[in-house]
Parts: sequence; structure tokens; C-alpha cells
Amino acid sequence: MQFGGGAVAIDVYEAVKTSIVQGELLPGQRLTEEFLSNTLGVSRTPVREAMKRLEADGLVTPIKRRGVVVRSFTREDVQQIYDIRALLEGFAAGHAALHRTDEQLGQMHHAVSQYERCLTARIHRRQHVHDIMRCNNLFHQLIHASAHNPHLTFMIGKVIVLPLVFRSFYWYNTLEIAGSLEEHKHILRAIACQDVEWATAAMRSHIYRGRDHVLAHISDLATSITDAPLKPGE
Amino acid sequence: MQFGGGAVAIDVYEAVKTSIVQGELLPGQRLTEEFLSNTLGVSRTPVREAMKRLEADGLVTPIKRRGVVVRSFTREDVQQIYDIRALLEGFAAGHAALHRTDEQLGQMHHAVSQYERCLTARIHRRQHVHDIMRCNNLFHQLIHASAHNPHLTFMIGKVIVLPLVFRSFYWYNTLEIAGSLEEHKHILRAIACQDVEWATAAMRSHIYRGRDHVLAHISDLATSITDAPLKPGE
DNA sequence: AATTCCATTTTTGTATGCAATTCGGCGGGG
DNA sequence: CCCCGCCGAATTGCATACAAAAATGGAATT
Repeated sequence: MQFGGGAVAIDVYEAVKTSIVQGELLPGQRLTEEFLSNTLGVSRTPVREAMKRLEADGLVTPIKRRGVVVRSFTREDVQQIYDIRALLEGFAAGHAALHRTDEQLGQMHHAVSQYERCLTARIHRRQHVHDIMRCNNLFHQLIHASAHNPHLTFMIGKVIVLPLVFRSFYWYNTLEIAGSLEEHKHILRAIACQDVEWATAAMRSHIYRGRDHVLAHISDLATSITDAPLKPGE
Repeated sequence: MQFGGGAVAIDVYEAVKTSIVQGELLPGQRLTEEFLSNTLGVSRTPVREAMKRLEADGLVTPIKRRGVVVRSFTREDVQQIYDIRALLEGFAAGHAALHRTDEQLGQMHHAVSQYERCLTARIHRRQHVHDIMRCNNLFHQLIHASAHNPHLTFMIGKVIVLPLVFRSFYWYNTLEIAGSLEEHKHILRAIACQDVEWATAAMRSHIYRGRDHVLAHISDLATSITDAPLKPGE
């Protein structure tokens, strides 16, 4: 009825989530059901369900009887979340070192090669940033899968949205990307020779470097959409 | 913070959750929206939202176009989840050792004393089991709070539902409860003297003992609803 | 007797109406 | 001049109607 033939109802959850991650919806912005249903061309019911899910993800926070606002993260949030992420991803890397199959190891090698190709295709303009992000995500996901603990994968997925929100890769320069690639190689080597401690430590170090990168740039956009009229505590 | 949870009338989410935890709704049982709305006396709309939230918690799993079923956990699930729990709670204990206030330490002492009182009030019949669970939860929650990392607390809350589902405390005998109490004392001592490594290790050990206790009894009810309903400790 | 196909039944997905609640401003009183 | 309470507007929470998809059961056919 509403959309051109064939297109079934769009997924509200995915639509809003990507809008937040891509920065089209800014932290602090209020989202009313009516606004979203108008924008997306669906009724309020599916919008409500999507909001419930986004709340569970921690991407939006509910305001009593007044809908939700896009969540804003403080420096402290970043530090705390990255602590957890380092813990979980380090654990995952350690288990991956133990439990990886040879096929998975090959896939990791491939992911690193791809990463390298993206990098040598230099001139990292926006479009290439996206490719690099894909390669990076692929590598990490392969490690999560190799840990053979679906619950762990699930938990990591929860803490991984934050760096997405900050879109930290947009601020990487070529040198920093090369550094990240080197770290991936270290991790890969540790997993290849099944050295649990090394893999764990290398991954943790890698994560903390990512954290510091975010912290270094957070002042750029940590402030929410409305700086002036703001009630801090709630 | 992250949890909205403003309950005005009858909160469907809480009602269904406690029903699952208390074992009134058995793993594998299918929950249709109509059934729940009839049972709880509300319309389908709030039921749907509650289901979305329970899905995010992992307490129910959706069936394509067929509603949800109460999730059932395998031994492997238990092992994997407890690995994560040991990781997170150990981390929390370590940070609690570092960042606890003296007041929080006092509260922990109080929680341990209460625990001890419940124990010496022996003859652990059903009712006392509940008290002991409360004391246990209180102690752990105090540690989580003392870590001063809300995100960590949030994540732990996600992995802590599992032992609730298995209601492991119902199978503890007096001796085992005394052992658990001793472990709490150890953890408390470590936190008191701000020994990070000790606190972490003691907590991890404590968690793994809980895991083994669950694993030892899991065969009793790991299977789903199709088996005869079972009320532990009766 | 087994299988396939169709009609019926169940049950979810979506849309919308209505009541309840909260916010924002406005006017009166101290 | 400032504070307090009231009224209208905005917006969610819940209930219900309707449509669509999947299962279910039965009948006809091989």
C-alpha cells in the first residue's frame, strides 16, 4: 500500500539503528513515535517494538511518557565499556587460539590480506574507510566465531555498538590504519600458534588502542545535539 | 539508567519473567500472545512489547510467525555462560577491591552476617532457601555496585538470569551453603584489604563452584516441558 | 494405504481509535 | 515581582479491528 510494489514493510529497528550509527540521528535527539512512523511510512505499532529493542541495546533511553532520546555517551562511558570489551574480546581471542579450526585460521589470514589490500589501495577517502571497516569487522567476527561460544559472541555484539556510534574509523589516518593492521597480524600469529596468553594480551592491547583513539577524538562530538538547554542528571 | 521499567499497572515483562524463573513456565513451552493476554488480563499490545524484551534477554526464543517458546539451556550453554560470568564477576570483584568505599565494605559485611544468620537458623526448608538466595544476591550486587561501572553491572545482569532459571539454590544442602558462605568471607577479606588479584581469583573460583553445582544437577531438568513437570526440593 | 492439494483455523503483523498522562504557557494571588 | 495552580496541546499506553501467513485437517486421487 505505502511503498512501491514488492517492497514489504521495512525493518524499523535496522533503519533507526543505522541512522544512529551513521550519525543522521544525533545523541540527545528526541524521537517521537509519530515522527518515526511518518518518516518511515509505517504505523506506530512496529515503531514501538523497534524502540523497545533499541532500549535493550542501550542505543536510546526512554523518557517517562515522552518517548525516547538517542543516547549520548560520556568519556566515562567509553572507558567503562571498553574495559568490558577488552575483557570479552581478549577472552574470545584466547579461546579462538585454543579452539580455532584450520579453516577458520585460513579465513583470518584472508581477512588480513584483504585489509592489507584496502590499505595499499591508499588515498583513504570516505569510500575506502567503509571497506576498511568491513575488513576490520570481518577479522574480529572470525575470532568471535572461532571461540565457539555463541553467548560470548552475543555479549560482544552488545558492547561493540559503541565504537560504531563514534564511527572512530573516520578519524584514522593512513599511519594509524597501518598500525591497526600490524596488530591484527600479531593477533593472528598468536592464534596461529595457539598461544592463549599471547592472543589474549595482543587482543586486549588492540582494543585499548582503539579506546584511546576514540577518547582522543571524543571532544569533537561527545556533546549532544542540544548543548544549551540541558538537564544533566535524571 | 539503562532499564526503563516503570511499572504502573501490571508489568507483563516482570510477570512472565518471574513465571519462567520460578519454573511455572517450563523450557520449551510455547507462549502465544493470546494465551498471555488472557492469562494476564491485558491486551496483546503490551504482551508483544514484553516478549520483545524477553527475547533481548535470551529468556525466550522466537519461532517464525509462531510466537515464542521458553528457552531451554543445554549443559554446553551452562558452561559457556558461566565462563562469561566468571570473567565479568571476577573483573567486578577486582574493581570492587580497588574502588569500594568504606560504607560499601560495611554493607558487604552486613550482607555476610545476614547470610550467616540465615544459615544458623538451620533446617533449610523452602522458605529459608528464599532468604538465603536474597542474602547471596545482595552480596553479589554490592560487589557489582562497588565496581562503579554501570555497564558492567548491566552486562552481569544479563548472564545472571541463567542460574536463576535453574534455581540452583534449591539443591544446596546445609554443608554446601556453609561452603558458599565461607567463599563469600574470603572474597570479602580480599576486597577489604584491597587485594585485586585475590579478589578476582576468589570470585572466579566461587562462580565456577556454582557452575559445577548446576552441572551436577542439570540432568534432572535440562530436558524440556515434554517431560513430566518437576518441582525440585519437594 | 499413502500422498497431495485445498479449505479452515490459528496466530502473528499492522493500523488506528480512545483514554490517560505529561508538558507548556497563562493568569491570578501573595 | 515572583510563585502557584489550572487549562489546552502534545504524546504515549492500551485495546481492538483487520489482513496476511502458516499450520492443520480432511478429502480426493493414485
